[in-house]
Amino acid sequence: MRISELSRTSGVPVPTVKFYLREGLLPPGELTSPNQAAYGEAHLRRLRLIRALVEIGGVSIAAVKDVLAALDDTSLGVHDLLGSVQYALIPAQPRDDPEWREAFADVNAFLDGLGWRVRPDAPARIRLADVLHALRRRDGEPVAPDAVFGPYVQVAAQIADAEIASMAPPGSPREALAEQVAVGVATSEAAFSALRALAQEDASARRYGGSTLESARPADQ
Amino acid sequence: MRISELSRTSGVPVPTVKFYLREGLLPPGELTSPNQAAYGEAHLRRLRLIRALVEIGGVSIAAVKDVLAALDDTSLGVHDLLGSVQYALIPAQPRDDPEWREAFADVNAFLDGLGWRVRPDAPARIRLADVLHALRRRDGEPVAPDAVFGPYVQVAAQIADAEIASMAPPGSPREALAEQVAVGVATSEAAFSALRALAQEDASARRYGGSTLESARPADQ
DNA sequence: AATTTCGGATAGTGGCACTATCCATCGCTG
DNA sequence: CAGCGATGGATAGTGCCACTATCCGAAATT
Repeated sequence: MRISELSRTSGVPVPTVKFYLREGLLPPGELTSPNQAAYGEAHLRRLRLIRALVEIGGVSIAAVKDVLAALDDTSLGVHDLLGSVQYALIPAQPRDDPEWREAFADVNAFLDGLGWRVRPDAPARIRLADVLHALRRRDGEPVAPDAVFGPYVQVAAQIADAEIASMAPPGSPREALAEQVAVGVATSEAAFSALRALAQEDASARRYGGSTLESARPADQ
Repeated sequence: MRISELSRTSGVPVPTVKFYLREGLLPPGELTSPNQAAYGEAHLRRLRLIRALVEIGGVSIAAVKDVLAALDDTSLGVHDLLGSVQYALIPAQPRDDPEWREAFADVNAFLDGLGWRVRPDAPARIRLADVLHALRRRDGEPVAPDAVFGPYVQVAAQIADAEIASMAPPGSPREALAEQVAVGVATSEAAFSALRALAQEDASARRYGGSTLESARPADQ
């Protein structure tokens, strides 16, 4: 298959495919002549994976590159692969602010208390510190991590367990697992977050009595 | 307080404060002379709110403007306010692709079955359709909404109920509620998503036996 | 033979969130 | 009350990102 067919089948414009080739997200096609190349099923699958990560997961091109590198690195176990996808999905960088450092320390202490096996450099720690820091700036001062995060811990663990359990068992062939993990992490995040928003809207409608506007419910048959 | 103090207290650079003033995210300070203005506590609070939405929620400046407009519109009830924050947090636009439309229709049917009171134009519906569409492109064809989203419904509802219940009761003064809702929606999303990632990492470590790399756990005391 | 398409390279675009520079006051300091 | 840094307001520029457009000479198709 040539580039135009690859483009047509995947729905990605030709210039964008070329861009991905340049960036190394897609391996080059097999050259049949100095200026003619053939692409296969593998290219198509990878292209779809890239789009899923970018469109569903909101992953940056640079981060997609990291994920793909992890995918291709057969020395990585499934656990590391999952980590690399997560880290790509959660861009975060620590700050210098002393107040932030305190929030970060509190978050880490809180997580230690949970006994979870989580890398010390997990970006999600940083995100939690951001949240705690922001809340503290607003509400005078106290705000313990436990008060903010506590209610979520059980539920998060429950969901995460179910998600991991739904993946192929440890012995499965790596190829089958790898992409499933990459797509799974990105999509489950998006799916749950959207469902949660909808459930919140429903709960809010029940508690606060729905919209006060006519125009806000234009076609609510 | 003048602009430099506003900047120092909030940690936002002066040029950025000026930018927000230009964009109408911050109301102008009270002019004490043709080129001298005074800012108050309200400006500081609003500035912090803007930063929380931008940094924690990842909301765009344009969307922040919408949220602030909803906040200032006293004719809006709490429910509508919550909606406007959510809609700002979830940028989404429908597509033309017929396959996508089918996924969208399936999502809507699925949601109808749940009986949730959700606006027909809720962007979260679009996000769900994106997810379903992406999954269908990957896995041959079937993929029912119920299979993908079903496991999350109960949990999402449970979390959302708890979050809404933790907010001030319907009769509370609007001012107190408004910002709480805006910040709450943005931060709880970030917090839960980060916790879920960590729980996933922990579950994956337990199931897949942790990292296969030395370097992946450099300081895992 | 004529037209289309190709791969590859280089350069350009549009959006976004700031950031820098100017300039004529302002107002506190010495 | 002179000097000097800060202020408000306006205009323009920056850096990043994810593409997108154009060009070219060489296939491939018609």
